[in-house]
Amino acid sequence: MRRKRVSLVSRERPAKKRSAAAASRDASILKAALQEFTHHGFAATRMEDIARRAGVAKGTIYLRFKDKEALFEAIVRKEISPLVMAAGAPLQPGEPVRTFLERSLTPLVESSGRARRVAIIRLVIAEAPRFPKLGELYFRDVVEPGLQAFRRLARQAYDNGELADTAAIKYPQLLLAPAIVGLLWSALFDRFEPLDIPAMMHAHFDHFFPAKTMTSQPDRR
Amino acid sequence: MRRKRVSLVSRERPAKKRSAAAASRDASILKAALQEFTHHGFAATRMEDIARRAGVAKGTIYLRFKDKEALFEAIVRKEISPLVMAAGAPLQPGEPVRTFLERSLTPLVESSGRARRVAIIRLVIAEAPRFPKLGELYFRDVVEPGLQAFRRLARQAYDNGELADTAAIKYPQLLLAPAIVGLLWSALFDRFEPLDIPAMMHAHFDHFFPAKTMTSQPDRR
Amino acid sequence: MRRKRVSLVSRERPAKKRSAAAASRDASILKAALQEFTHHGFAATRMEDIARRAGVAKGTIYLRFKDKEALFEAIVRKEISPLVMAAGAPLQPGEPVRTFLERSLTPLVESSGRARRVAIIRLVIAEAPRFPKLGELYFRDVVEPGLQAFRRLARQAYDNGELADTAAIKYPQLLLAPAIVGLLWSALFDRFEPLDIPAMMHAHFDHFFPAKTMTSQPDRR
Amino acid sequence: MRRKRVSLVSRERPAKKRSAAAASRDASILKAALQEFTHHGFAATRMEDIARRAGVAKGTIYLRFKDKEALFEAIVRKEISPLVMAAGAPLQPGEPVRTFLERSLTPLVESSGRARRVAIIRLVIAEAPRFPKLGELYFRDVVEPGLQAFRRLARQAYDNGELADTAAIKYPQLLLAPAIVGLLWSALFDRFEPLDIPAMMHAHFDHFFPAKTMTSQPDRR
DNA sequence: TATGAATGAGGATTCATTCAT
DNA sequence: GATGAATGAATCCTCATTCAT
Repeated sequence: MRRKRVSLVSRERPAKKRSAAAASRDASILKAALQEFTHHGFAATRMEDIARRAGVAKGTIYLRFKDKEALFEAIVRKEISPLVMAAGAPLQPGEPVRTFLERSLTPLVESSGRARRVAIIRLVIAEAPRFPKLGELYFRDVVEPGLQAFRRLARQAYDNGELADTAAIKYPQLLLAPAIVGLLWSALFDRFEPLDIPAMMHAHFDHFFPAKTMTSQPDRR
Repeated sequence: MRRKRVSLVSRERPAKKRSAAAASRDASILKAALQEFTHHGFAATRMEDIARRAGVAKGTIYLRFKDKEALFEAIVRKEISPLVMAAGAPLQPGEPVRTFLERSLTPLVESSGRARRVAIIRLVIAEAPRFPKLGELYFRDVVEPGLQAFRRLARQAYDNGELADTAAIKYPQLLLAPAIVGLLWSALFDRFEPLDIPAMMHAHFDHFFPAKTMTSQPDRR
Repeated sequence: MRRKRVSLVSRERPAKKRSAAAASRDASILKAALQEFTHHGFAATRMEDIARRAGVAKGTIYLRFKDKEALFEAIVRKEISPLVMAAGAPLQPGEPVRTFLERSLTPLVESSGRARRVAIIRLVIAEAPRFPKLGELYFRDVVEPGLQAFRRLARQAYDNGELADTAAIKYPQLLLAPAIVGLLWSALFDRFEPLDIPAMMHAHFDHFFPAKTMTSQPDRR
Repeated sequence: MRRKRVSLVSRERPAKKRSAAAASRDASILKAALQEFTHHGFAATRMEDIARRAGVAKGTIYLRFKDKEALFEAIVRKEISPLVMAAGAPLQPGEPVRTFLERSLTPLVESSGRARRVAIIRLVIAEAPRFPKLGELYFRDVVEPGLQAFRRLARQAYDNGELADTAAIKYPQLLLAPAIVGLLWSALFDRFEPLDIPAMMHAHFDHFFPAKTMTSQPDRR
């Protein structure tokens, strides 16, 4: 009964030594942990539940992660990378900033990885004060670079006339605020009243970015 | 952390005739509990710490609240009321909606009760999935009424020409998004980079509310 | 089923507030712990076994002692005191030192508290290297004072002619060695070959203390 | 610490034909195990630490020894043999018993193997009650033969006039007591107060062996 | 009513032992 | 044979809850 759940996996690539099986094991632990932490929060999550969900024994987790906290941090780190990369994605040549924003933000709030994204955000909001490291990590690796990226975009938009003022340069958070609120809404209140996040964001940008049809952009100096 | 995850069904003990002393005791328990729950979250908060902070014995808490969950629910209920009332405050006759919004939202994000407000919001974000009743309660008593109030305001603003489109009627969340993001920012990242929330909200409204006639907004520079 | 085993005790002296019951509880915990530690050593002793033997719940032990180590140290401290006092007991006026030695050492190796005494000695021998504090404590509170006491006795015996040389002043350990070896023997090998410790000590002292009947004690200067 | 307390019944695996490499591997495992058991005692010693110290994998130990207990027993057996042999060394023709005693006991308490010797003694004292077989083994293979050897010596000494009484015949333990106490002292208290064991033993024998005739002990100064 | 000592179920972590490679 | 990743029973310690005083 020992190897039962593992046997499907442990043969996968004998060529790559342990690494293939080990990586897959790591991944399933991290995935299971994310789910459990998301459902129950850090303190109320039981290592045993993570292990069961990952299909490994309790002790196995401790082979990879020093303790519950290290596992928690590893999850956040892992989920963070894609965000950072998304934020730094390059503007297509000739593409309006607004188009780029909608194009790159929409996937963040759409189905596929949305739940996972909200999960991380909720975890950070919930646990950051208890784990200062976590807040620091998230700020340094996600928030700060993201903010800079959006500020850069705002500056471009201002320079090419898409934006009429410097608000988004001073407060890049404004560009994202509806997306964030939308994500949180979806996690908390969708069952009571669903929200069309992309549509809301679109409306938001309508206020931000004055209509292009006007030939004259009069008062810029 | 201990007792399995259970749904938020328990109620505060029915109050009969409480002396003033008893009421004050209740208040200090609730205050202490709010602080502890805020710092540590539901699961990681210890009843003993609440008791010590409230200056009562552990057993005393159980005279008033059936268990930890009942206490948690009582706190949320108590903190929710002021929010509801704020959201429903009346528009001064002749006052522009934008002015009203800034006048009524600014205090929410300013020092005095800000920390407490964020605390509750963070608690809801963190614990709602574990306590479905909590999410429901918060939606029914805070979010839904608040949303309706803002939608009403948006309609008035649209009717009287302050707003050029119906975005805020369809998505009243847009009016609040910067305030919410600002509050969360202040709790998580102020130590790394402070944020002037009222100024950000002001900039946000600048996009929402097109300047009507120049003459009618005399003093903006 | 809760209070069952306790009820016999918890009424004892309502006059003395908690102290009587609490002291008795402390005592039974310490007694149980000594027995368990003695049988199994520090590492192999289970807190649950101590609790069961003491007739209390696991958690109760932690109300009095920070952790297993603190409990262990408390035991040693408690058992140490009588030894120290015994070592410092006064010489009766006119009593020969040898008589005093046999009179005061014999009870240490005789039935009543012998097992307990060996238990402590064995624990110290076994665990001291792992708990430097323990060795220090035992040396400072038991060994060093005891050594001084025996050295003082040896000096008296030398001064009044009972001892012919200064060996016991330089090495007071010699006076005790047979008692210690006897105690250890009794714990380890009595079941194979019993040993009459007092008789052995008597023989030992016969070599130490030259017969008194000789009128001349020739060569002392 | 893990597996319940069990009696010391398991045997070392029957050796068939072992290569030199295998024998050396065995030796390094036993050596490493002795060190670890000595430092931490049986229960607190980790198989992994033994393996690391021996430079083999955890699983390798189990190829040679059924389990932790078998390994423990093998160590004791291995360390016991030299002691037995030492005890049985022959008296030089014409050599006084006292001379022989000091000559053969001194190396036991002197530097080279002292630490290892004390280690074994401490282990026996600490673990014998938990491993009755260990006590039996040690008594049968070390204590009992040693005792007989010393008794034989004592009888010789009595017969040839070196000893004036039969105490050492009845209690051969007396001959060894200072050596044993000295060894234990060195392990526990040397850091507080060093002890010259050979000198102490010498003083001890001075009481045991009355100077016969001055002329017959020419060379003592 | 208030207290806080006592309870004991619960959960994090360790480590002897196994077994697929 | 040798390895070391995986297992899961065992054990320390915590803390929500109870109840005698």
